[in-house]
Amino acid sequence: MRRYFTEATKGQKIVDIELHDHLGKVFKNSEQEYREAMIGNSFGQTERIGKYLFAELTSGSYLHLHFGMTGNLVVFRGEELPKYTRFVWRFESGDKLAFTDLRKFGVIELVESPKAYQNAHNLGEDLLSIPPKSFAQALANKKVAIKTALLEQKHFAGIGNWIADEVLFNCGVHPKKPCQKISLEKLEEIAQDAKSVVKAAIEADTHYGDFPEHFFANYRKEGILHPAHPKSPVERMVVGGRGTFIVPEKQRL
DNA sequence: TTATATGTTCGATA
DNA sequence: TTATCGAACATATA
Repeated sequence: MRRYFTEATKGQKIVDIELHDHLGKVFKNSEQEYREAMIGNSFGQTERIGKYLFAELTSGSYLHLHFGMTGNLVVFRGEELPKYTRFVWRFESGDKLAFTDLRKFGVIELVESPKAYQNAHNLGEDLLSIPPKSFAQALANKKVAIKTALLEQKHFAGIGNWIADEVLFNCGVHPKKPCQKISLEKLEEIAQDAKSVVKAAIEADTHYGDFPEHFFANYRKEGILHPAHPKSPVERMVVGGRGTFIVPEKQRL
């Protein structure tokens, strides 16, 4: 998303914006505020902290984007809006960029700076930059289920629902296992694995169809048989309010 | 009709 | 006070 946004906005002067979410909570600012911050300006550096994207504006402030579960970016030129368009940037070149979001869990918001946002929202540092030892230390002695802890964005940011399942499968850890019952060594292993999963997913542009064949995400469905575990069909449960898939034979409590 | 889905927040409860 | 839990949000699809 960051790469797409950066590519789409590079050197582009914003001449107009459109809001298309009448009641939604996608917008955190008034149309007036968006206009003042963006029109006549362009985007500079972009920064990502986990699932939170920040783009610097030449006006000095930052635009923060979060894609929720169904948010997306679409470059287009014609008159017809992409489906579920919530926000449009129109550039001097004639290019347009749409923020689409079916479920409207996404966020488009003007903020002072990524740092300020991170502090105000108790957001951890990005998963890819946290040392595995710090990762392990952050979870050690917690009573919560490991999966729930992985999904919190305050210790380190970037792990979402399918990635948590992917990592716990790889490491052979049951998602309901309390953090405090997992050794520091194992937690470090989880950290390492999480990083490599995120890197591989980014390599594939986080496009499901392009994930490596061996990814557990490809078998993340109740009753499916993972090739390495032909006798232990994938089981579904709920952990931390989220659908969770495991191979029982490999992930025991 | 019911359950589920790449996520976060907020009020209630422990 | 702090940690944890669960509902809520909005919409489509199976």
